Amino acid sequence: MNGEPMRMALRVTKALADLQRVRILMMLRQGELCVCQIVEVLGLAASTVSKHLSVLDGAGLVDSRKEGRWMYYRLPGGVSERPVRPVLKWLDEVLVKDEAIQQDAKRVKAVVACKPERLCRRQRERQ
Amino acid sequence: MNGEPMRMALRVTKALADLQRVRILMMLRQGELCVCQIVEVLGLAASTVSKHLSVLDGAGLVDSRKEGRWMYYRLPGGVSERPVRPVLKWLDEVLVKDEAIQQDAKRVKAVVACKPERLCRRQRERQ
DNA sequence: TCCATAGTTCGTCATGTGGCGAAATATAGC
DNA sequence: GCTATATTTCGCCACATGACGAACTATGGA
Repeated sequence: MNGEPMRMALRVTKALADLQRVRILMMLRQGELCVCQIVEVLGLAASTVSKHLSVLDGAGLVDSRKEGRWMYYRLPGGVSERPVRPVLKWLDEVLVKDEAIQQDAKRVKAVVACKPERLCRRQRERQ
Repeated sequence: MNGEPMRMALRVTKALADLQRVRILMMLRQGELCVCQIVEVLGLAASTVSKHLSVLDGAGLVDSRKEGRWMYYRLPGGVSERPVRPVLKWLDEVLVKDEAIQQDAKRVKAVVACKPERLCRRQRERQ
C-alpha cells in the first residue's frame, strides 16, 4: 500500500488551491475559531464554510473540537502538524505581506472579541 | 499593489493540485525534459501536456528553453527557484516513497536514453 | 420532553478544469 | 522559399468544484 503519498499530497494541494480555504488557514494563525466566527469574516453561507472546513480537515490542515453547540477549528499541532508543517510555513511566509490577509486578521480580532453567541444571533437576524 | 502575494500563492497551489502536473515536476528532478519525453511517460495528448506545462510555468514552477524545434523544461534554479523552493522540497519529501512516482522515474530513465527525434516519430506513428 | 439553534449534509446551479483532436505557429533542412 | 514536424493554441465536451438555501442532526436549556 503505497499510492498513499500521492493521494495525501493531492488532498493537501487541492485543499490549498482555493482562496477561501487559504484565508481560513491564515485566520487560524490567531488561534482557534468557531464556524460562526469564520462565517462572519469570510461573508459566506455557513454551509459553504462548513464544506471548506471539512476539506481542510480531510487534508489534515486543521484540527477541531466540539464545545457544546460550537465547533472550534485550529491549525494542527503536535503529531498531526508534522506532514503539513512545511507547506503551512511556506504559505505563511508568502502571505504575511498580503493586504487582504492583513485585513482578515483585523476582522478576526474584532470577531473574537464578541462571544460566538452574539455573532450567531447577528447572522440569523441578518436574513 | 499588494494583492499580489495571494494571487501568486494560489497560482502555485492550483498548479500543484493536479496529479499529472505533480508527476511532471517529480520527473524533472532527473533533469530537463522536452515535451515529447513527458508525453511519452504520461501517456497524454501533446496538447494536454503543453497546457500543463504552461500552468506550471505560469506559477514559476518550471523554467524552459527552446532548442531548435524542441522545448525543454526543467525545475527552476537560482533566483526563479526561491519563492517555490520550500513547496517543491515538501512535495519531494512526501512523494519520494510513492510507487507511481518511482515508476515514472524508471520510465524517464528509459526515455532520456532515446533521442527526442526517435520518440516523436514513434508517437506520430502510434496513431 | 420539547424547543431553539450551531453546524453539517443534500440538492441544485453556474463556473472552472482536464481531456482530446484540429488548426495554427515556429523552426530545421532541402 | 517550401516541406516536414515539435509545440502551442483553439474549440469542444465531460466532469469537478464552489456557491446557495433547505432539510437534517445534535446539543443545551426551558
